[in-house]
Amino acid sequence: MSSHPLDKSYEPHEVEKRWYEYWESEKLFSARDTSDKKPFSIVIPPPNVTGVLHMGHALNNVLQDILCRYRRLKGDNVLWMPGTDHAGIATQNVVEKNLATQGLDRHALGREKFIETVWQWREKYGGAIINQLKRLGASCDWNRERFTMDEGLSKAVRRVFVDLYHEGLIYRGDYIINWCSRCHTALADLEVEHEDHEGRLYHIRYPFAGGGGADPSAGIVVATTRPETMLGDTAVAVHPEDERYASLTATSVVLPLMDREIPIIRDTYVDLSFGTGGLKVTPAHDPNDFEIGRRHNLEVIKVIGDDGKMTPEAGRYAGMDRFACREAVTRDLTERGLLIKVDPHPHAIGHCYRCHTVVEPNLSRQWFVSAGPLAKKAADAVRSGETRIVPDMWNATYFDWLDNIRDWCISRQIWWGHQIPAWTCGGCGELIVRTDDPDRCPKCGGGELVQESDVLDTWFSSALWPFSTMGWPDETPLLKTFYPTSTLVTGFDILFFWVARMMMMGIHFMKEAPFKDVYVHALVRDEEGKKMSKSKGNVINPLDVMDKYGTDAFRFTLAAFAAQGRDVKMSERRVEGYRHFINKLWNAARLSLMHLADDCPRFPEGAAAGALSLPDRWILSRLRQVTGDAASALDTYRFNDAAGTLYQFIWHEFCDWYLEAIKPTLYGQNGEAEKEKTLGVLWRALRDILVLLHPFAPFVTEEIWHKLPETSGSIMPAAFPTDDPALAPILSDPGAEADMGRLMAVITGIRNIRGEMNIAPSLALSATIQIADADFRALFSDQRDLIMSLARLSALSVEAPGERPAAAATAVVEGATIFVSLAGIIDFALEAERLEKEIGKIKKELSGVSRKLSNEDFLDKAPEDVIQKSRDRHEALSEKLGKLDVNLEKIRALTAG
RNA sequence: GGGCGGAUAGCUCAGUUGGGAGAGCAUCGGCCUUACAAGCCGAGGGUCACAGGUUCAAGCCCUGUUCCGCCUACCA
Repeated sequence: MSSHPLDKSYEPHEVEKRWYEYWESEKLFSARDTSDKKPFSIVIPPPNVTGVLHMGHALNNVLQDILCRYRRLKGDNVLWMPGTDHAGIATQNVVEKNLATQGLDRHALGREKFIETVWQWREKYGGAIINQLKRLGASCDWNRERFTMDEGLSKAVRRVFVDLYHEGLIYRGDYIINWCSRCHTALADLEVEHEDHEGRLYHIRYPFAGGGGADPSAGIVVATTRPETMLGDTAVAVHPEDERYASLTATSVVLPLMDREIPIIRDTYVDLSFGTGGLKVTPAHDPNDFEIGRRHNLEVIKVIGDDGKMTPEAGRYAGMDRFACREAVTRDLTERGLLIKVDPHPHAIGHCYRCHTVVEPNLSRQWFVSAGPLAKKAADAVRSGETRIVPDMWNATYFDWLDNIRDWCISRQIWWGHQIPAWTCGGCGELIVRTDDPDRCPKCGGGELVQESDVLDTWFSSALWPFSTMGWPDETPLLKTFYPTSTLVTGFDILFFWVARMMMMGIHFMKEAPFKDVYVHALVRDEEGKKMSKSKGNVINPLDVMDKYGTDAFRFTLAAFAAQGRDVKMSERRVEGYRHFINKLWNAARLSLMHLADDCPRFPEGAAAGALSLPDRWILSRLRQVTGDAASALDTYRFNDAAGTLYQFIWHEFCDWYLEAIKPTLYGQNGEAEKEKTLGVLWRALRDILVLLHPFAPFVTEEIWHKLPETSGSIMPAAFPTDDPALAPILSDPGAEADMGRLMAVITGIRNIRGEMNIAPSLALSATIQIADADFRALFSDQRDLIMSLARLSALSVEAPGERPAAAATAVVEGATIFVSLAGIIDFALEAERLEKEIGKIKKELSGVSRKLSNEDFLDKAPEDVIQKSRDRHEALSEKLGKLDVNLEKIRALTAG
């Protein structure tokens, strides 16, 4: 027996730092550009460069890391492509806020200087999240780290923009877009968050033009939630079939407050059932009104400016804040008796997803991607199975969005981002779109070219991520090896923002969908299932959790709770539970390593399976089963199943039964030859356990791996248990599993008596097992030492049914009657009660089975094996009941006597 | 408005072709048994949201209802 090579408890911090540095310096995360090995690739969802690690990142990246580490163990050439996203609006906001503390703004700096400042900021703080990912254990190929503003990626962005433009899939035009007056930019529809709000519906009378103007009861009443927009109304619409207006002779009304005459038009868009059937039309500030305006050639008057204040077109309201103007307009209408009523009106209001300002639909000249044709192919790729979404309940959501997609507004009026590669000629007005900066106008030869000042939506560049990071538009070996990628792991919150758009761009430019599988995981919530947010104060910082419980425990917790389609509810108590598990593993290794010498035997070398002890054969068989279960769970993204299987096996089979069962052998009680064989199996079981657990708990497994004899180097490239011929097959052994099952049942039966009779473990008991079946009798006889040791017996007799031992508590298990002698200890009343309770349970079960077996339909229609199973069960229960009844009679007789 | 998900032990949740209701934590009882008290041994606890239906058989399949959560939407 060697000295203790392991400390009494696992201390993660030093271990984690040491091994992460080791993995990096040994280049164990590096992918090969070309290789004979099977490729496996994942591109990381690039975190915002402004970001700090939160629970969502932690879950997302731990799952990716589990897959990557698993595939490496399986021998694949693994590429996990890391990087960050320049997050245009978010980053610009952060840097601007920073400038504001110095009393500066970006306009004071100018565009060039401002961009320089952002780059400096990125140099200084952009690495934070990368380092945090490393603390998680993320095994990304860091030498390939990319940034969406890198030169290479910028080149890809330009190329895509120019190609799409020339294919007619990108265009510029004047449309209603979502405008954030705080960020001072247009937003895509997706970037608007709708929130239900208890608003008001204002009913306003627009008097008829001409004579009717003086009569306050004449006119058309319209309803609106945004009365200030009326200043820009250029028509009032009614439905052509609306009977209320069938006899209407007036052709125009006077727009109140502006005293402008506007036409009454008829359009089928108007909903007959809503309000009075009169609709005010504001083409500059509502997408539907814009369409109506086009149909009827209406004037377009923009009354709300890009700064959120009323424009000169708003007359005397010019310069007012839009919300102040709403109040003013309401007041003025009331004074004139034109505000008929104000009803409460719950409706959704759009907010900017970056700063939460109320978004204004506004007319603006912007660039758009014509999404329809791209979206169709993206949907088809999933319909055809080229790309599989897991779990597939997300298919419907994905299709719904793509099938109803609208054009994508991609221009942003900010400075941080990819400036649009379009130039306007000052001489002839020609629009030039090309990848290289032009110096002359190709049409008129003029040199006065002004580049479009807008930048592209950040998601435009991240849509290219799966191929731009691999060197596209160049045809690199990396692309050839790893595109399309194997799996994308992502949260459902960016299914549209990112996944769908990568599908669109990937298919268009690479002719193949970028992923074979898309695994969509849930959100991490707090203990009560609420979304974590700073304002709620329920945020759990992953870094704190790792500090407190260790990274492995944290990772295991995430994996164990990552059931498909269900949110992960995180609480520190759960992590604490899994820290116990990590410590359990540590101590199992500690015990093992006390006995495994440097030159220890290694199963399967030098030991024939047939000669092994029952516990050895059993644990090997279970190991084989568990290896298969864990692998198939990971192959199908059932992370929680894989984690649960390993947890259950390691703790409750390997530790609770196997290690306890082999202790006598390890201490030499069964001779040197037995010990050698068992050491070999123990070595193998521990080795395989470490490998199986490594994707989930990389640090502790690496640490133990290096203490385990007969291993070399890192565990990372170790062979997965089933994959190395040199490790030879571990065979499934149903006989050993069945026999061990019987032994465990008998031992539990004895322990049960001990527990329920409140007998201290230190008091060794004497027991008798009576069983008619000769094979079982032989089994229990052969394993007498094992039973005695695990049930803490001082004597055990195995015999055919016969004389009943006196003063004994009894249990009936596996057809055997167990008598635990309790001479001088037994409380007959307690024992009778115990047996009665047991009998009650059996009777209840038995009556259920009996009812089934007396049902003729069941016997008639159920499959034979199911019927047989019920019959067997009925027989076993009846037999058990009979024996228990006899025992109870005896006890009662003794009590009476 | 449309769509999706959930409702199973006190709590958090598993339950993959329909065939004896499970785990972890918590609770209770007994243990410092020389790997681990971050532990060991044992116990109690559930009309599987509600109502119907299909079936010999339903937590699981179908219909409806209620209550949560989320996504999506140009109805003023």
